[in-house]
Amino acid sequence: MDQLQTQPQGGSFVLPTHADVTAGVADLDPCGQPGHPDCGIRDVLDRVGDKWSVLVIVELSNGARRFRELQRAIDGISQRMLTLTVRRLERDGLVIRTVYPTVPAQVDYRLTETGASLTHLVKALADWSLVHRDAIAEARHAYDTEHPDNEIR
Amino acid sequence: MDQLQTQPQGGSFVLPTHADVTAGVADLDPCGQPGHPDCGIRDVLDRVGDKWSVLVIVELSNGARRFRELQRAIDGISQRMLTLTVRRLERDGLVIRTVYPTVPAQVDYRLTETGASLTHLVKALADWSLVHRDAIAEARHAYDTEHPDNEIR
DNA sequence: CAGCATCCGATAGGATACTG
DNA sequence: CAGTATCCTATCGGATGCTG
Repeated sequence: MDQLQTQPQGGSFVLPTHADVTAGVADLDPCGQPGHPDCGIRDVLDRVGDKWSVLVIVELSNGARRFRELQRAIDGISQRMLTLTVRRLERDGLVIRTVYPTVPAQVDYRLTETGASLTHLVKALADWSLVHRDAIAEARHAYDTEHPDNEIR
Repeated sequence: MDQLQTQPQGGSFVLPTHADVTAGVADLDPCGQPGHPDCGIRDVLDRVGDKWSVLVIVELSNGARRFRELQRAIDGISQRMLTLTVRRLERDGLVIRTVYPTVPAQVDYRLTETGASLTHLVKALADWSLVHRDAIAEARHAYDTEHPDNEIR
């Protein structure tokens, strides 16, 4: 649903003279063109990026959870969004949904192998957040002080 | 939980296999409650999560870029969104914006140290995407076949 | 319990036109 | 070139009510 490709290449590969400090990073260009929708990064980023997926994955990384357990664990998520989130994760093969024909119904969710492998990255992201949260907050404050009239949030 | 404090970006870089980046993270529960808004993860995730930030970071990881260069490199981004994205990144202290008083105006963007450190994770995410893209596409197709009436995208 | 359906406000984000 | 300013639509996401 995210198809907006217009042209294969726009002639952007100039300036390879990276005398910059980002030495450790190899050429981050897995598919020949960073911004190209079809390189597969967009798909994953969309999933990682949406508001709740990451938190669901995080919670499931600690073991299988039932619907209500997830909702209670993830503070602030509405039932609607939990349903949607968990459905999308299921569709992507990151989560397995199991329905037990009990009364009342009982459903639990657990990560697939693929989903579990994403946990590492998600947690790394969380770690990064923790490490840099202060710096970011500081930077924001400084920016806001310096640009009081700005409306960038 | 508090290691990973300093990124090993002095030359060597964790390979695509993204081994134990999260060695110290056993339970991802940085502030007592995963979904809590105040734990700081949300902020960063929102930034990583939005549609364009990651791609901008990716592009800048290859070196400083001017506005138009960025826009050309990131296929599909509108000038409005590029402006907003790059402003937010600047505000967060991930990107530095430099204006040269030439005519016409010339502005370039480059990653800060903090921004560059994020590149590692983004790279890992990109690698993950590439590794699992087929599996995900397959899972989606299977799901859609099995649930033809479903409207989850 | 585990949803689905519906309404609705908020916001992300594209298109276009104009400016220094 | 590097934006700003509008307008407008699609989607996000919360609240509520109903069902098996």
